[in-house]
Amino acid sequence: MARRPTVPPRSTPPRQADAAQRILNAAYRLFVAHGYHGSSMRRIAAEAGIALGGVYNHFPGKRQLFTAVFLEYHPYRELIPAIEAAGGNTVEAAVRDAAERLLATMHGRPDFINLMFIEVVEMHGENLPALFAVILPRLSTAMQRLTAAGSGLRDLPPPVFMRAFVGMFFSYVITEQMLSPETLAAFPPDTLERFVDIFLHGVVEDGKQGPLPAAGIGPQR
Amino acid sequence: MARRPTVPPRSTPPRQADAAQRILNAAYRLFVAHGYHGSSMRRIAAEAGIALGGVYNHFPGKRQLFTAVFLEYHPYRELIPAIEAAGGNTVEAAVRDAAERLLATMHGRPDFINLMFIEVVEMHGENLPALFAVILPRLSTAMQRLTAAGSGLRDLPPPVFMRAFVGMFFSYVITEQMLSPETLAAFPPDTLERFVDIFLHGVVEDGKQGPLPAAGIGPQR
DNA sequence: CCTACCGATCGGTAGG
DNA sequence: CCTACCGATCGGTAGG
Repeated sequence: MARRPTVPPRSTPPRQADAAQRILNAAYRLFVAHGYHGSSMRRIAAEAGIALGGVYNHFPGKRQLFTAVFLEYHPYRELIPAIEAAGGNTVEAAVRDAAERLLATMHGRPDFINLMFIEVVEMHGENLPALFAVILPRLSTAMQRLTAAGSGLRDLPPPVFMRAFVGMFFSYVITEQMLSPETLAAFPPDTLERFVDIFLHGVVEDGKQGPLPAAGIGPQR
Repeated sequence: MARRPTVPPRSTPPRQADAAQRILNAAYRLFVAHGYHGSSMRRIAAEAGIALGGVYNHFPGKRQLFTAVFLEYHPYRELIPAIEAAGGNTVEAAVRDAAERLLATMHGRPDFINLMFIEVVEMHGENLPALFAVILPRLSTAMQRLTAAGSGLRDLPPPVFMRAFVGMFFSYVITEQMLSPETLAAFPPDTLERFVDIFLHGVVEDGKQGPLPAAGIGPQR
């Protein structure tokens, strides 16, 4: 019964972090390593330092546990601020800055891709609407601010611009994760900058491009 | 013992297709629907119309069965020819034609993405080197032919050009699969053409681009 | 190619 | 929050 002055009174002494947090973290690590069906509740409980039955005091079932992991560990919480923090005197500079910041953020979360894959394949995308409902409005606002920094942009629907930028970035990240080190050695170290450059200016030399697909021209049903 | 003239003599009458083929097909359908750990050998056997034990006469184990499915059902067998069949009078036209042909091919195989996801997450990418060893040389040759159709291309390392083109295309396909119909309604019907157009000419208006990141400028270690 | 079986493990719950 | 248990199912194999 010795007094421990610096410890605030608690009804139950918490071991390390909150049990729910430890479960979430263990589940996250196992899910991204082995997938949803490849991770058992028993193993998750063990890695969280808790008995199997105890997990069900915090989460009603395995599916709900994954949903919680997906929404709490999805890196959009870091990626959106990265875009919001980007800026520059021209649209070009702002786009380049955003890509750099996104890459730096993603390099701390290489397992994010796995989280998305599990969601799409094993959960059949049931959590995607909830995720995009949070992401898309914020992303849209951030992109608008980024591209409003100057004129000089071709006339594109903002959703298309946004989707193309996000696609360009993630296609770089995903291929970087999938290709072997030997294959990646064939790429220059500034490949991301070149991706951004293609996004900004294209692969065709200036003044050489053919007719733009204006409205009324081309396949149109 | 009635004579059946049109049936060639066989030691064992094959029910429908070859048993190995039926197993492969059942495994493919189940894997892409529920993932690797979410598909049992029992269920695969049942869907193939065979007893569990019979599967092991054709495949030594579950992992090897997935490997066989992955390599035999991967749509690169259709995607590469689609690129090889593309052409045009200018690089622009050839790139547009390739994208169109790829999209038409992919629309017949919407589950291909799942196959790749399972490979990356649940199989830890162990079959990727074998796959890329087959794909990359053929893809490289096809892209070279495509871009040799005319000049007018900016000076880019061919692997970067190839990776950016493939990334542009698949980022379109994957987002098309992940976004909800309501979200997709915000995009114009010619969004793929616009993706290709950004790939060709960029998002920045002509004559407005800033200094290109020439060698010697920018972060370089 | 099937039947019958192996030990192991699954998600989940009762009861305390 | 744990112990002990439920029925179901897992990948794989023996033996024919």
